[in-house]
Amino acid sequence: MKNPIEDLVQSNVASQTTLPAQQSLFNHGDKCDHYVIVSSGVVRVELLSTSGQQLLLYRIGEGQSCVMTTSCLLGDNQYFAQATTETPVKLLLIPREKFRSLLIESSEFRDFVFDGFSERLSSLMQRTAELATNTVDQRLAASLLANAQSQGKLGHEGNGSTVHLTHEQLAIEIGSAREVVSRRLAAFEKMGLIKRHRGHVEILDLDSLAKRLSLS
Amino acid sequence: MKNPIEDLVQSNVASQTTLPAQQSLFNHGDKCDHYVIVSSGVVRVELLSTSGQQLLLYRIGEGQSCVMTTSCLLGDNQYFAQATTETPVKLLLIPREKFRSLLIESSEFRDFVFDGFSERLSSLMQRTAELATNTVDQRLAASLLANAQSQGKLGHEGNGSTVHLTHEQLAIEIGSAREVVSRRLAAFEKMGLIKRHRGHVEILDLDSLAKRLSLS
DNA sequence: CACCTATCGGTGACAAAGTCACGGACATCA
DNA sequence: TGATGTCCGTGACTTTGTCACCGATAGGTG
Repeated sequence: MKNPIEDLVQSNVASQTTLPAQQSLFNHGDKCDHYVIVSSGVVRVELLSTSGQQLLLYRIGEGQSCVMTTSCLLGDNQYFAQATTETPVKLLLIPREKFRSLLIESSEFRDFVFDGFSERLSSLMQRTAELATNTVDQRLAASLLANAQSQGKLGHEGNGSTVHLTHEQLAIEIGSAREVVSRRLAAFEKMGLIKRHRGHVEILDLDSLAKRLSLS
Repeated sequence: MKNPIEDLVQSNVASQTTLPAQQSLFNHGDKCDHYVIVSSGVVRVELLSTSGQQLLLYRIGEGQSCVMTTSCLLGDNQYFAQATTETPVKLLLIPREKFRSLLIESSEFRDFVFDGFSERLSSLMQRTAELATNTVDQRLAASLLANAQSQGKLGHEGNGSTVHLTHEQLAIEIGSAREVVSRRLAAFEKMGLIKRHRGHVEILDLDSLAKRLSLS
């Protein structure tokens, strides 16, 4: 899918920026004056509660734009969450006025914006639904599977994988607490599904882990 | 705020319908082929989990449109929640093709759609945040206050009010379970904040109830 | 009125999840 | 070889959700 944004860069309508990892993009209460597209890297968007705990809303990956930014631009209000780069990131920025006029003039641009918007909104609600209805075990198993990177070492393993996340990170991922993740992982290990290590989790049995998604 | 939709009815672009209360508007998986505006009454939109429990996402009141409908129309995908009328409802409907062309042609219509969209999205995320970070007590107190209808009887009461909701309804409202609501209400009563009745809750002390929003 | 039935609410017992407060293990770097 | 920071394990406790069941009440209907 070729995106119409490339052309905009050529014609100097959109500007480019590069940011290092762990950099703040916007915070709760900030004014929103640019449409943002991530052209490489990953940005995470999370709510920060008054008590300081954070809840991951969604990630923005390559070629995607930010629902909240779009929403704020369209509705003319402020950010009510915060965004941080997880990796080094390249961004395309379009000033708000330009964004508005492009929306009207270019049907290509319009489609790009709305498709992305709608898709992100769906996945956001999807996530909400999962948080509200699935158990910690289910979400944890799902997260492990989603983040599993199969061991490249050729030759000697069937279905082993590794997840390079700390318990803390997994907890944020699934909207729970570190201690809970620790305990559930211990249980998973006792069942022979995984093996715990410092800083990463080794998956021993992908299939059985997948089964935990459905049952209880 | 005059909305541009009125004119559309005159010109037969939008059609009108009336529905009784407790009527289904759309279900998970339905195709979405009309832009919808509620011109009177209230519609509730909720997720239905596999296990049958429901989570209230938001309500659509007079003059408002439905985020999910807008999203589905723009992004061309299906509903992933269900909507039911809470009261008798009057609706304005605009067929999807007409909706798309109006978006392009009329800046007035565009502003109406996007403002509503953005506003609804904000409140949806707001709700998610509150569900995730506030305790049941806080949410319950907030819900009671939000639904309090001051006793119209002139003359003899200071700050009493009544909430005409069952425990079941309150539970859905705050994303909890009936039993929990029952117990917390019992606790509130013991503190002298409310008085329980069948089918409604009498608020005795609005101020103290409001205080429960902040502490613990 | 007497009865039936559906809804509403109360409660005990237990399970799941979150919170608090530690302490220990490991890695990195001066 | 400490010294520090991150990561993880765990006990104790609280909060919330779930299951099962029963009693109370309102609103019909014969």
